Amino acid sequence: MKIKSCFFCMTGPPYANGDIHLGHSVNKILKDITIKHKTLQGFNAPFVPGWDCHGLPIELNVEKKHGKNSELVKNKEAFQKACKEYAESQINKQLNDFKRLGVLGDWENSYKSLDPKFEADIVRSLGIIYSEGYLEKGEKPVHWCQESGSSLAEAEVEYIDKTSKAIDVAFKVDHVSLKKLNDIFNTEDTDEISFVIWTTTPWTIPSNVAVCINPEYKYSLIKMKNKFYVIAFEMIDLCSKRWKQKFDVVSTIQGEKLSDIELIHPFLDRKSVLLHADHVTTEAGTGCVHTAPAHGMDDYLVCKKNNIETIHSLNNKAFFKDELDFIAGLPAMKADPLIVEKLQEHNALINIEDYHHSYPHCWRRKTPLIFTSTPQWFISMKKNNLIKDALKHIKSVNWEPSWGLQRIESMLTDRPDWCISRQRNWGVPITLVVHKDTGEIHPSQKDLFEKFAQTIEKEGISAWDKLSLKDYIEDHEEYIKTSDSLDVWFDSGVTHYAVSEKRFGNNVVADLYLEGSDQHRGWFQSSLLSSIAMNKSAPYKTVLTHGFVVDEQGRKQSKSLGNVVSPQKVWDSLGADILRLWVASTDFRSEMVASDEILKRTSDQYRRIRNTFRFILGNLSDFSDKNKVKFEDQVELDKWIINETKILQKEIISLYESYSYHKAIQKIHNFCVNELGGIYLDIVKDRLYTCKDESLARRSCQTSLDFILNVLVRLIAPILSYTAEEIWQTSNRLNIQGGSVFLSNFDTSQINYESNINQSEWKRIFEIKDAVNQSIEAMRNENKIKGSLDSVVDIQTTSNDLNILKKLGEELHFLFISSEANVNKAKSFKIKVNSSKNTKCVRCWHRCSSVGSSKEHPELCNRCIENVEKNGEQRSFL
RNA sequence: GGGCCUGUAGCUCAGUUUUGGUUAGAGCGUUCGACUGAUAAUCGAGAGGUCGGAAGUUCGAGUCUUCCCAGGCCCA
Repeated sequence: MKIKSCFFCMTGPPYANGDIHLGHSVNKILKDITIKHKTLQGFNAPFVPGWDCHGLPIELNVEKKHGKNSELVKNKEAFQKACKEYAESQINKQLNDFKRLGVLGDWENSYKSLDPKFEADIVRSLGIIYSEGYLEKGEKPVHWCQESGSSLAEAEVEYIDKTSKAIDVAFKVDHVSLKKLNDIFNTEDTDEISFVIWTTTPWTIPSNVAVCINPEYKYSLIKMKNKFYVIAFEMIDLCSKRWKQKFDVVSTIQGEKLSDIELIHPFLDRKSVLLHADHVTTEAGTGCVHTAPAHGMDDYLVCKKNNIETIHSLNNKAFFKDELDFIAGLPAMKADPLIVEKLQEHNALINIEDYHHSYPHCWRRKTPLIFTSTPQWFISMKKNNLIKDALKHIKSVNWEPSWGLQRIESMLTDRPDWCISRQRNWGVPITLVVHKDTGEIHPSQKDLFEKFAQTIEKEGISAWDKLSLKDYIEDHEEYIKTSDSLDVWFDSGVTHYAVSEKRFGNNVVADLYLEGSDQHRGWFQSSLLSSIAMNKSAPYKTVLTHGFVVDEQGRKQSKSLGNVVSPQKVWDSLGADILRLWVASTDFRSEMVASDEILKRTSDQYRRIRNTFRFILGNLSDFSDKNKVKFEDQVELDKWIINETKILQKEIISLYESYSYHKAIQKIHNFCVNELGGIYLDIVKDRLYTCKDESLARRSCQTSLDFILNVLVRLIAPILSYTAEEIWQTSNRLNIQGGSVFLSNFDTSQINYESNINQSEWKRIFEIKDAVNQSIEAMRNENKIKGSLDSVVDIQTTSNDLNILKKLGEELHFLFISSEANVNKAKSFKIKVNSSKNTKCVRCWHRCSSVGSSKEHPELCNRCIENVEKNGEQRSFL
């Protein structure tokens, strides 16, 4: 038995929430076409579907279902159980819909990130990444609800109008920098200059460590009440208005020049450095931005980039620390008035006013949130050169389309460390054991990952909260378990380990990852980074991306625009194969347009292909293997179409191979229309209907039809799966070969094409047929004839054409489907069509002078009498 | 606002890179006609395009350059 080589397409898990939409369908169908094509090519191409099951959206749905403040939501274990049940119900729904698309896969053994086995493998993956030294402790600002003492995700934040105190605060320039600044502004020596910042959160001033300016703006030195200040040139009018002050502009320079300058905190004994940042805008404020990395994402990122340490004024419950005596113990916002007072005392407050804005609030309690940094776990991009290795490895991956490389490259280049911590309940726990005082990770953490994994594999993720450290370590009293859960991107990111490697063996690298182009930031990246960290190699050989579904105006589909095409509706009304055909006939590399008209056109295209099969099947009803005619004995036209079909197959396989499905199906369709409908099937009807059943003329034709059927049914199978399988089951010519078209392979064996009419001669013959068609049409328009069989065709042409056409001899008229055809030598090409004077034979519909010459068959021509009464006519060419 | 991508007949797509070069092609739809032995089919013929817009390079631009417009994905 032939050992099949393997083609493995790893599938990204859809999120287990909601009905599948057209985008899901596109993705699954594209994968299915690929896999079926590979299967027909003889590969072992398994498909393991899977689902992404943890994460916030499911939590939110369960909370909504049971009530945000319900007992179930408060009890973590019960909540996790409810989330699991919810996810499973969603999976069942989606699974049925995916099957309805005609997708072949191991649906019984799909992977789910909520399976304890999978969850344990996620823990193991993190264990490997930790062992390889990529894990790092850090911190990051998050939305924090002071009342509940917990962090909130973006989706749990509600923006509500609020009135805050907006203050303008002066930050004095340090005396060392002062001289420099005077030089920069080219001014007389001044003894004091301040940068002015504007903020709506006075309570964050104690955490200030920097002031940011935008190097692309101009900055001005202004003089106000004999004091000097720096603000952005563009903000002068606004500030003047806000502060209700007139001031002089002393000097203006490009922001870029302002570097290596240190400021002094208005009331704390601390430096504040001047930084360049492009998040600084001129929408509001002064063009100089107060920067507290503990309380702003931009602030945090810019400080991280400049290696400036975060200073925390708040403790881990978000109350002010004791060292700030005047506000010690206060919750963040309560400190606002005291801080304003303090600023006034230090002559640092330039202005204060009420400011109305939309502000984040807790969606449960409707109270204002603060933004504050909390400890988090990261996968470091720099440590161990993870990002460098990733950038190196992506170069040897085949990106399709090719710009995918550039895209992921630029995204990787400026990506921050991967924050894998989430303060959530429905997710795989970060099973770290840290020292209760120092926060140091336990020395035997490497081994603990595997031990915890084994427990979770038996009992699920809830085990983490229940397990007691004394069962795992000796010095358990000194240590605590961390409570963060893992970013869900980590779950799906490690499918190369939890699925590929676990099911198909070590060192399996997927041949293909095929997802929407948004995954350059998502799954392609999370998979790449975790795989590099774990295996030092990329998890894929080829990455193929498809675009998003849009409406006929090119707009994205959205409920509010009302332009959503539902896949359920399409398969209910038109059938799943129409949906598959739409996917296949659209160039998926850019946006994919779906609309009623397009689906209608798709159905038209489908019907032509289906009717072609219907005709072929109908004419093979009395045909079996014993009737097959040897290739060398076949009528020339029948040899020609076999050759054409072979050529088509080769082209289509190559188009499938390069994922050019839209070109493949277009070519198949054109073949049905042109080569088959317009030429072969039309010409061959005469033989099929009028020659003797058992005659070589008819059997030769059926042999070709049988060949076409076998090739075409396989060529359409990856795309029109339902139709191909229906054809296979219906046709006795096919179902004797095996249980399903998907268990068959392409026949790529060569034929020895020998003929006395070569390909270029055939090409010329059909060009002449086109010309004759036009002449016949002209006669029709003059009402001289009706059908083509009413005509007599006379061709005058040069010797070259003459030699070709003469080869067809007496059979030439079958080419034109005319009653007679003659060809004569002349200096130029000319076609004359006349109306036949002869009587129509009722059997073959040709007009022939022999009709009426027989007494037994007064309505038949001689040819038909031969076919009815005698041995049957001989046909060699057409 | 930034990065990447897309824009050719009513619709789906060729043609654009390696190589700028006759009148920009195909199928569907549409119009007209034929057939009634693929018939909720099939055959034949016709109409339909300032190649998103503008400028430039060139003897010559759908193709190269710049800018603009519309839209998509990912960020801010």
